[in-house]
Amino acid sequence: MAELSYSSVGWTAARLARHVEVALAPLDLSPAQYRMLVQIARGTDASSSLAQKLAVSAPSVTAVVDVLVQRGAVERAHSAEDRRRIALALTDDGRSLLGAAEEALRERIQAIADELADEGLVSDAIGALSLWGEALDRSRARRHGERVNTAGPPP
Amino acid sequence: MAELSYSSVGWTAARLARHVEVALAPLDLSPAQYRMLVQIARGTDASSSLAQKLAVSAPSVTAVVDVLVQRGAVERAHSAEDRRRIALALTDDGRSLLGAAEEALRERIQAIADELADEGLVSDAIGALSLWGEALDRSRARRHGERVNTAGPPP
DNA sequence: TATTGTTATACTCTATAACTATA
DNA sequence: TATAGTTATAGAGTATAACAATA
Repeated sequence: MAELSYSSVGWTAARLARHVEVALAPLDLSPAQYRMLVQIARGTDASSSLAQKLAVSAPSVTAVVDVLVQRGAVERAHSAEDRRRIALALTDDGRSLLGAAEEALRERIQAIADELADEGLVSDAIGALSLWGEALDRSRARRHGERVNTAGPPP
Repeated sequence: MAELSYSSVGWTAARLARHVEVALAPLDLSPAQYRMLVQIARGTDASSSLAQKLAVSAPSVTAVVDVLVQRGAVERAHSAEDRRRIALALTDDGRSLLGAAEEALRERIQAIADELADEGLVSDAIGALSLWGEALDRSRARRHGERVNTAGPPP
């Protein structure tokens, strides 16, 4: 007999997390590097705010960016106005690496969803990820005191 | 204006992965340790099959179990029949640690979902995780040639 | 003084390759 | 020989504490 289907929300999230690692591994990319690429691609300012957005320490940002710079995916440049700040930008290689990562993740996640019984459930599952994306955006906005685009101004 | 809402499925999954790490950190537990506890709690046989189920190498299993044993959460015992095999079991401390981990994850994930606009969407999001749990079960079953409990025998 | 980012250090997870013990 | 598990080794991510450079 197969195992009893045990599925706490935590277990499901933790399993998905491992699938992310495995999907990115062939690109020689860690989840931390992938998240960093995404944030830099979004034009995020500088190291300090990256640490906050990625929920990691400042030295972690340095370490992850170091590897990406060494690989030629990211470039550092001292800001002219405030020489303490270091602007980060993707190189062309970085952009194509990010594109490959997105595709690898999309494929793996789609393949998992495709195991569901019918196409309706598959769309439900994929659609729910957008819902989670929105929830994550709002959660981050609350933590950082930012504003969410779909919400009106606070009272 | 807030950032454009960018939400590839990969990005969403990778962000959730980081939330799992952060939720477990106060318990001094890594996602890898959590996944191992869950598998051992389910009575999984031995090291080799754990590696397959967790999609990691055999030495990784050794390393993760080492830490859990040192912490008193897991016990190793040589099998009597085949002395190469090592049976793994949770201690009482391990069980309560796992319980605390489940609760920490549940709380964090629920808090994220609660950011959604209305209760209907919140239930949708939480419900969808069960769907993903099922998809993950089926996906694993296919990879390992096992049988899924809801499916009949193959033709 | 305060802020930005890095260096120093230590620990865990990961993998591959080589090894030991058992079958 | 083959299998189960560990040891050896190396690289990456993480954190805290201490430091450098700039404001």
